[in-house]
Amino acid sequence: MLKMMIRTTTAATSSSCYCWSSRGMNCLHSNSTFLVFVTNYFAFFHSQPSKPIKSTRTQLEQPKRDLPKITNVEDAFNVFDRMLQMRPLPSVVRFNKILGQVAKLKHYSAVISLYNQMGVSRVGHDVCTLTILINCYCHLNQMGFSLSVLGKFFKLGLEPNVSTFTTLMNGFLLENRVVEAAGIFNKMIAGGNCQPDVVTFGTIIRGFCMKGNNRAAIQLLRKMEEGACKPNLVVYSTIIDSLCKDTLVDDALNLFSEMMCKGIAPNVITYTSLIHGVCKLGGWKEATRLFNEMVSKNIFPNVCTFNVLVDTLCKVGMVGEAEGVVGMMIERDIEPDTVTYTSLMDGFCLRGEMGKAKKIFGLMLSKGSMVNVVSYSTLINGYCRRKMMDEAMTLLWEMSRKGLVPDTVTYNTLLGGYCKVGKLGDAQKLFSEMQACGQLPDVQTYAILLDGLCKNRKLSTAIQLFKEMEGKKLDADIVIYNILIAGLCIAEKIESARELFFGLSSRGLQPNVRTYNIMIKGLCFGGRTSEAEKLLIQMEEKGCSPNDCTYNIIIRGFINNNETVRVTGLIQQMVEKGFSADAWTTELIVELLGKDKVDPALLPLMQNREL
DNA sequence: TGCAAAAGGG
Repeated sequence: MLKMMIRTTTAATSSSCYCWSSRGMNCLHSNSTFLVFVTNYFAFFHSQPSKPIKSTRTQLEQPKRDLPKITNVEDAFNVFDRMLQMRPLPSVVRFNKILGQVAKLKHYSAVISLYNQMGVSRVGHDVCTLTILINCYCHLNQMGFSLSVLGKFFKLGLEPNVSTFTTLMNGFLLENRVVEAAGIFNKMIAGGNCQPDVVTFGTIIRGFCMKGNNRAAIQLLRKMEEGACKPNLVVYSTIIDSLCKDTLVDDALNLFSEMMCKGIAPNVITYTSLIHGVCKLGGWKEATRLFNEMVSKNIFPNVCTFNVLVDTLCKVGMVGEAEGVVGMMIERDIEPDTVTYTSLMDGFCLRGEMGKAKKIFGLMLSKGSMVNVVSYSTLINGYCRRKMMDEAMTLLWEMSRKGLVPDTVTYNTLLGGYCKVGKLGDAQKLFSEMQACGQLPDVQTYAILLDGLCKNRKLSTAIQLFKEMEGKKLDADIVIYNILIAGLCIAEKIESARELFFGLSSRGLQPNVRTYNIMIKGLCFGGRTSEAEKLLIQMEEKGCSPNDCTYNIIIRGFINNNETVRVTGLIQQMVEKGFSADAWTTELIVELLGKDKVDPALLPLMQNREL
């Protein structure tokens, strides 16, 4: 009964989060409601004794130990040195504890050098030591070394256990190698002597989620619920987060209430995922409800929770309000971090306010270690959007001088900028440079370059680049094909575009709305309007609904081909589906009306009435 | 003593 009640409640509230679809005043109103709420929350927080939860927790978590707590690498090295000088040598367990703590601080290379010192001083090692070592190599993207440590187990006659295998699986996931991780998992299930535990399940479920395979993740969750190894908070939260990322917020909320019915209490991470999910869809009311709910349960929002709010406000253009939230964070001793400031900076960049963006960047620079590759890339992206390539390139040099390594994303941003301003030579030069610096181009890099080449009518270079990409075994996705098909259409090679389009399924790809729109536009451009109309029907049949772009494209296509007879019917169809003509199409239709070519009764149906 | 979950840039 309770389960049903909660489900109903969730359904009711989550459906309300879809009520904002008209993004006008309503949305703004909800935004301010939300801000009022955040302000109230701070007032509530203010009335509480200062950080009540935190202080109790530190007391509770203080473990009994004779070694000082390690908070930095230097401490670790000192304690380690002292331990190495003790006679008799402390047990391997005590060394493991230090290694584990340093690993928790994410100083993976430090762990490896400490491990090497153990070797020199002839401290033995056990399964746990080697598992920590594997984990460190995994996080350093050195799977090869991880696997050679595994070899060491066998040489020393040690038997890897669940943790070892789970660590290895996680290592594969860090390299996006879900298949290999699943291989280990399946072997464990089949093997019998080393059964997966809840962490192993959580790891492979995360792998499925990474690949966007929520179904497989949920299937495994159901298996766990039936079996002996019950899912815990992490397992549920992993799937909830993945559903939120895929904007399946309703499913996420359902799983969330299901989890609570099983007596598993959510934490700040679960709530942050959900708030992020609903914010992405503009569900301010729902975000407020969740925020309210978590605070009422004494689960306090942290920097990440607030960063979600700051980022969302920035993305909808409400940077002023976002700044307000940051102000409140500071007031409440929640220290804004690099992510907070980078989001704000991005918000200003999106509005083209580069002066303000630069000011925040200056603030971050003055705070020392706050600036990272992402913050540089964000500012670079801002300059690229404004076509200020010199400023963008200056930042690239500046970051390199500071020892920050520009990554693929940084280069992609700059390549996009050069393509936008039509400087394809500079783009190509930078493309070679990034590879010389060891940054591997990804599918998006190729998409950016191909798009730039096609739009600048350099089709043969584009095709050459596409072949290069295939040679690198990068899997071309539908985006790449959309660019190529559009490029062929621009070059008036409609026949080749058709061939590529109809060959998509044989490459295991499904055309999306954009693909259809591109192809329909190309066919109209080539005067093949009846074929375009056939495609319009076909896309619907194949479960890919046309959007307002589709109709605008095809209507314009018919008008431009002087085939005005079919236009009236198409406009009717468009209006019936709730779409409207854009400014360009409307102009053409009004022009036709002047020539008595379409039914004047359709005029009031056009949305842009000012024309 | 070791292994899994949250937020930012194209």
